[in-house]
Amino acid sequence: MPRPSLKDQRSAEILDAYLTCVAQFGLEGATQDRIAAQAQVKRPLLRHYLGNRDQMVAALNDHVINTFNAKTRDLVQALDTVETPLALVDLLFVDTKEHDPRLLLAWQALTATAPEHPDRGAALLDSLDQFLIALTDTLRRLAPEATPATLRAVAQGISSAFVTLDSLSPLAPPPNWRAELRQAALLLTRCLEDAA
Amino acid sequence: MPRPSLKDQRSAEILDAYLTCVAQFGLEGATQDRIAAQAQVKRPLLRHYLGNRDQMVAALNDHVINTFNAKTRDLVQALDTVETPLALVDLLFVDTKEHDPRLLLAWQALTATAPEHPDRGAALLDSLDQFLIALTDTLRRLAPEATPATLRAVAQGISSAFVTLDSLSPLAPPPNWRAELRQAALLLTRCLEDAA
DNA sequence: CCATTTATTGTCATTTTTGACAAATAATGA
DNA sequence: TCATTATTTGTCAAAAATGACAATAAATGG
Repeated sequence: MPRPSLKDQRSAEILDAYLTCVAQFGLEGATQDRIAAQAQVKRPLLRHYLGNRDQMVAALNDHVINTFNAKTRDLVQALDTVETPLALVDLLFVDTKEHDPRLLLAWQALTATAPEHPDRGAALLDSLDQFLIALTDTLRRLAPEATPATLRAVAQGISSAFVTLDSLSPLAPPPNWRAELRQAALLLTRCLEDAA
Repeated sequence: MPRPSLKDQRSAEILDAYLTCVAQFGLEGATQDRIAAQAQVKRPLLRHYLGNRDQMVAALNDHVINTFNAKTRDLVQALDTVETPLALVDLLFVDTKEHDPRLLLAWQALTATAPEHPDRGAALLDSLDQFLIALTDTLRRLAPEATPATLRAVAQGISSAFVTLDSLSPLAPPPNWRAELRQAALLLTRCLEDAA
C-alpha cells in the first residue's frame, strides 16, 4: 500500500558517486555538493538516504569493504579454475576490465582515518587479509612443496604490486610500469617453482 | 639593518606540521587551524610564510618531492657501499629508523590531485622514477648478467613492497607483514642471481 | 636613539559546508 | 477517490574554513 521504496537502489547510486568523489578528491574533499552533483541528485537526498556526514563515511566504509570482499570472493572462484602461476598473474594484471581503481583509492583514503576509528581500521585490514589468504591458498595449491612462509611472502609481494598499480593510476604512469609490476609478480611465482 | 629573517626555518617548521596533518587527515582535511595548532603558531603566520591555500599546497608538493629526492640521493650513497642484495633489502626494510611514513602518505595524498594539476603529477611520478632508477642501478651492479627488463621488474617489485609498507602504517598491521614484504623483496633479488 | 625590515598577533568579511526541517510531488492499495 | 507512505525539492540557520588587512612587537644597522 505504500509507495515502493527505491532506498536500496538510490543508496547504491549515491554510494557509487561518493566513491568516485573520494577517489578523485580524497575523503575530506568529497563534499556533499560534489557527491550530489556526481550522483545528479539534490543535496538533501544524501541525508535522506545515508544520514549525516559521519553516517555517510561509515556507509562508505562498509560499502568499500563489502565490495572489496565480494571482489575477493569472485577472485577465489576464478582462481579455482587456474592451473598455472601465469594464469593467476594475468588474472590480476591483464584482465583489468573488471577492476576499478576507485575502490583501492577509497580504501587508502579511509585507511588514513584508521587511527581515529580503530573499528574501521580493523575491518579494512581484515579485508586486505582476506585477499592475501585467497592468494596464498591458490599459490599453495599450485606449489604444494613451498613452505608456508614463502607462500605468504609471495602473496604479499603480488598483492603489493597489485595495489601499487591502482594507487598510481591518477599519475597516468607509462604503460610499461604495468608490465614491469606484472613481471615482478611473475618472478615471485617462479620462486615457488624453484622450491618445489 | 633589517631584522634577520627566519623565513627558511619557520617555513620548514610549518611545512613539517603541514606534512603531519596531511598524513593524518588527508590533503583536504589538513585545515589551516589544524596546521597552525600542530606547528604551535597562529593561523595568519601560515599565510605570511607560505601564502594562500593553493600556494601552500604547491609548497607542500615541492617539499615532499624535494625531501623524497633527497632521501633517494642518500639512499644512492648508502647503496654504493652495499655488496649484497641482502644488505640492500635490509637497508629498505629493517633500517627503518630513518624512514618516516608521513612522506609517502603525503605523496599519495598529493597523487590524488594529479588529474587536476598535471605538472604536480609529473613531478611526483618523476620522483618515484628516480627512486626506481637508483634501485635499478644498484641491482645492475650486483647482478651485471641480468637483463635490463628483469632488473626493472625486480626494482618495481621491491619499490611497491616498500611503498605498501608505509601506506599500511595507519592500520598498524601485524609485525610479520613487514617481515613478509621484506622476504618478498629478498626473493625478487634471488631471481637476479638465478639469471647470472 | 632612529629608521627599516621582519615577526607576530588580532580581527573582520566572505565563502564554503553542513545540519535540519518543512513542503510538495508521486505512487500504491484499499 | 482517498489515505498512506516514500521520494524529491526548497529553504534557512549554524558552523567551519579561508582571505585579507591592520596593528603591535622585536631586532638590526646606522
